[in-house]
Amino acid sequence: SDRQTRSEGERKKGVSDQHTPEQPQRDIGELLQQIMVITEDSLDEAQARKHALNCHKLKPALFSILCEIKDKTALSIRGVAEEEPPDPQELRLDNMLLAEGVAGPQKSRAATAAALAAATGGSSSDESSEHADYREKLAQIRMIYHTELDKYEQACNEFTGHVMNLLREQSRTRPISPKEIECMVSIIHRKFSAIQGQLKQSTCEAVMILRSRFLDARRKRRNFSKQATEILNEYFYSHLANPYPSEETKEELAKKCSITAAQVSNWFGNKRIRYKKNIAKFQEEANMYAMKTAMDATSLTSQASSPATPNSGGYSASCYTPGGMM
DNA sequence: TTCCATGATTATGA
DNA sequence: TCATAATCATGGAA
Repeated sequence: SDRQTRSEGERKKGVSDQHTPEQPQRDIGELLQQIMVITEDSLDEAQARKHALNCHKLKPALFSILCEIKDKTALSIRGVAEEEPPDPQELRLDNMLLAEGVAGPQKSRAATAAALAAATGGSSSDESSEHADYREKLAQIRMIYHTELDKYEQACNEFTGHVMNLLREQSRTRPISPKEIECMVSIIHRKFSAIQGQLKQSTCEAVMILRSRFLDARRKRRNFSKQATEILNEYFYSHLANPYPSEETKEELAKKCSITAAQVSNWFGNKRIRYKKNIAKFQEEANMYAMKTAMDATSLTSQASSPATPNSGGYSASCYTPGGMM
């Protein structure tokens, strides 16, 4: 009611002083002053004042002036909604988050384990506990990522809503086209997606750190079983002339030893170089396996008069003379 | 704790 | 791409 009387008074004053040349300027000044202090008012007061402003007789004039100013200063939309091509860096982050199972649908335990096994080349049996640890940490990262993402999304929607309301409201007192509102919305979305980009970046970093820690853990060496070493040594010393098992043989040996083919390759690589470096040291071992294989062969021939295994090309420890070491 | 054995990784070359 | 050589890092016996 106070405001009503005030605005009525103002109206009366405006009518009575209509002929004074300075009056319109003073009125506009007051009007602007009122706009400036609007934020200091309570919501109700602001609503009432807004109403008063909307009903003010000078409002249409002010509106057209603002339109004119806008036209003259060419404050129209600059570069609106020019669809930027997707940032390759962001695409990479997205792909990585998807591959790691952080973004997108939740990966099953088996899928995560399989992905890890593929990455490490290790068997899954004795690493299941480490996998569980990895999965747990990954799930934590996933949870934080989604919580933060939701938070940003919500904040973005809220903020966009506020701005749209504000602009719609303001469009009654100053010229704002719907396109401009749209433009503002897209600016806000861009800003928020930049923040989300940072979130993706830091999530990727967290995953990389987790992964590298896990991969480091695989350096925790476990000696092969005695039986496995025996099988590998048997093959090595019975093929000293050419201790290079084919891929097929590696697979076969890997199966027998319950290790991977890559581990078989490692083993043979290490064995060849170490044997070559110090043949004398391995002589005893070589003799032992030669004897063992010979005994196996004789027992086989006496049993079924069949030759040795297809793989055994005869054991001649003296035949392997790599690099002219002997 | 030290030292050697051993599985894994990396750099290099053919 | 594979083999070699050097090296790393850990296991385990002494």
